[in-house]
Amino acid sequence: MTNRKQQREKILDAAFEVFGSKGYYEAKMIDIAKLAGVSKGTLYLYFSSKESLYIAVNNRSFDEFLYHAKRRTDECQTFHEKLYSIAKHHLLFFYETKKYPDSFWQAPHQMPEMMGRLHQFFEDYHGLVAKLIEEQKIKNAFLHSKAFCSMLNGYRMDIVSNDDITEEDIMNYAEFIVNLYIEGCYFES
Amino acid sequence: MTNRKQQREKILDAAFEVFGSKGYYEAKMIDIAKLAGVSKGTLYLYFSSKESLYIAVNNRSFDEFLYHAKRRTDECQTFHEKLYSIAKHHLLFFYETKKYPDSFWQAPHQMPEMMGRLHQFFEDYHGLVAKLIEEQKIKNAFLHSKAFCSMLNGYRMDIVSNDDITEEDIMNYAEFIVNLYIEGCYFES
Amino acid sequence: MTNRKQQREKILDAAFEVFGSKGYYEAKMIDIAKLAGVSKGTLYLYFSSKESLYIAVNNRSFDEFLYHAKRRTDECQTFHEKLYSIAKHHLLFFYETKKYPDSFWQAPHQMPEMMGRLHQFFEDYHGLVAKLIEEQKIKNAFLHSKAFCSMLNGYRMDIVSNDDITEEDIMNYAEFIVNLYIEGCYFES
Amino acid sequence: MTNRKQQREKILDAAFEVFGSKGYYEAKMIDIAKLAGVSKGTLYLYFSSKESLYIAVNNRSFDEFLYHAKRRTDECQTFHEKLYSIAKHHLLFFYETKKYPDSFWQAPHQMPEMMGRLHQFFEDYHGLVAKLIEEQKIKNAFLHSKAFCSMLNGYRMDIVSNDDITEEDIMNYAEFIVNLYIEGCYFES
DNA sequence: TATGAATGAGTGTTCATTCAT
DNA sequence: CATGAATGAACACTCATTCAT
Repeated sequence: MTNRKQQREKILDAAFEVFGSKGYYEAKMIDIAKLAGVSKGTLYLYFSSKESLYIAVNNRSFDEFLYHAKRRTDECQTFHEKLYSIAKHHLLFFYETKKYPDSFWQAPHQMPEMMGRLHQFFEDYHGLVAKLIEEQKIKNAFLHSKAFCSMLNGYRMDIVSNDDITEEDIMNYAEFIVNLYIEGCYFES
Repeated sequence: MTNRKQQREKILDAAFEVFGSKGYYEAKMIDIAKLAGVSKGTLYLYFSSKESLYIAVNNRSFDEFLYHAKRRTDECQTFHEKLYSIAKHHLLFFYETKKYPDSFWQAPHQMPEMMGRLHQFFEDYHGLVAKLIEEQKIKNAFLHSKAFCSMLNGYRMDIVSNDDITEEDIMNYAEFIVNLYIEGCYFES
Repeated sequence: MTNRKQQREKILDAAFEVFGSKGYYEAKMIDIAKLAGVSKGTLYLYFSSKESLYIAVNNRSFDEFLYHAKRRTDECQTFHEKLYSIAKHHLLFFYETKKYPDSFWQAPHQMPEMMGRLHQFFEDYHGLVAKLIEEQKIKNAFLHSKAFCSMLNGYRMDIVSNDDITEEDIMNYAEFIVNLYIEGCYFES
Repeated sequence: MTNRKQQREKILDAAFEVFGSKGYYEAKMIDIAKLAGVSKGTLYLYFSSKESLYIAVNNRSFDEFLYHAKRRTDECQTFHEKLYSIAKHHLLFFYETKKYPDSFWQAPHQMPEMMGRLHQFFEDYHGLVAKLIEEQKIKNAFLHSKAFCSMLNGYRMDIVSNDDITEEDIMNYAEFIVNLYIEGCYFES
């Protein structure tokens, strides 16, 4: 029944919000239930434990993130454009989820399954970017990819904590990072 | 009494290990006490709460990190050397604390004081690096600084989870990132 | 409709197995439903609660047990034969239900109705045996009856937990107890 | 410190009462704590779980029961006297703990450690009685022992549920069972 | 009649913190 | 100063029961 799917999504949405804004440990199952408009027991009809719900939430986000990242780069032509689309997508994700600063990209180290999944996500994401870089005949594409993505990550704290940042600022950031990556630190001189 | 100072340090050392390896929430006060060789009650003679102990641990690490970062760059002459010293120091810190993967650089968002202190640390650290960059007449030095430091952060997961990485690999990473930052992605071609 | 009767029996059979092997508290309604091949809701169409299902299961077992006990003694002639048929029947019941070691003969004291029913069962059973004893002009037949039946009960744990026991061993046990009861402890000398 | 021992005993006493009157599953840790005059948390300073508390309670009872059973038979001379002392002790135990009808002699089958301990208790108890019987050159002393003890068990329900029973009745019961065991069913004729 | 999704009261257990010694 | 026994609030999870379909 499609209803079951909908219910599951409703719970995942609520869990995304609560986990995202409070972090795993401060998030309470009862809060997720209330936000989803269901009872505590219902949560356990769809997910076997708090941990597995957390993992499911993250998995969904990972998949979505990668799906859109890929789709958008595919629509671009030049190397610069492709990197720019990655950067925009990455930073906009932070921007759009700024209310949920604890949403993934980090995981309790005591949760092996989650850590594994997180690694895999980064592997996939970096692999995606590495492919673009390889096409430029650049060596060590994976190292490059990590460096590039990490620069993007570095702006998360700004985006999350600075209320004045606009979508336009995000675009400028993205442009800046792409240029810096391609041309090196003297590019604006 | 210097004894009091020593006791405090012993507790901070233990707390660093336990918080660092388990994360804030999985770390138990009793474990810290045991590792420090004192009783649970004693912890509260030196720190008013788990949270304040956590903050103290991080503060000490921040200060130490910044102190050494500054000292080492001061010993260097060229821009390249200075950046390299930052990179080495940063990555070696990850390398030397790989047993404590949860040690700071991230904080529970529900802990405002800690978040503030974390912001300040990054501000200070980025400021330090920004000064080096500014000396090169590069504009937006703070943005550059964030980008540079973020690239370094990006290798943390590798360093922490890959047991085969040697100190030599760390040096190569550092060299790589400095070159990438200065010359841009085509630097090896 | 006979179908309703059949369904009820199917549920009672399943409940006998589950209550018998797990005990009242560890038995779950969902397990009973699954084993009976019906839904959880259906259970409540036939029995108003877990407790009443439990009582129904026990009642059925009590009735069956007494019915056969009576039938078999009626077929015997001598006192010895009659006691032997009781003993065999009693021990064989333990033997045949050894997979369900929690099946009744004991009840949660917090379940007054069940306790009452259990008392009644013992009253009936002891009454049955007491009648045989009275025919021998033995005084205090009810006391005798309790003593005799209790000896049989005492072998339950052996029968349930010892996998090597055969049906032949059961017969020997029965014979032993009858002799002991009739002749006293020196009967084999 | 002796205080720790006292506290432990206080908790065991409370647990004996609560487990004994409600049974394992209906007994609540909070009730035990209240009766012991401590907090719920304190229970866990002395026993790691509800189950281990339950086992500890039973172990204490087993040990005490066996200790006194042995001591009393040792004081007797003749076979009849020894059996009588066993019977009195056994039935008086039921009489004195009639307020705690769920107190041991039975255990949740889902609790392997407890079941094992229960088996061992019976082994020990039957062994004790078997030794007395063996001294009479009676064969299969262990079988006899089980039969004898089981007869005693059989009066538990009467003792527990019949408020009119006096200590004198208990003595008569004991005498009756010993005679029945030694002389067989026709002993009063 | 039959289903099974939904409920929510109930409980064992943990652990930061306190305080009498 | 130092201890560690005691506290009790807090929370994940279970499961008998209900009821809309």
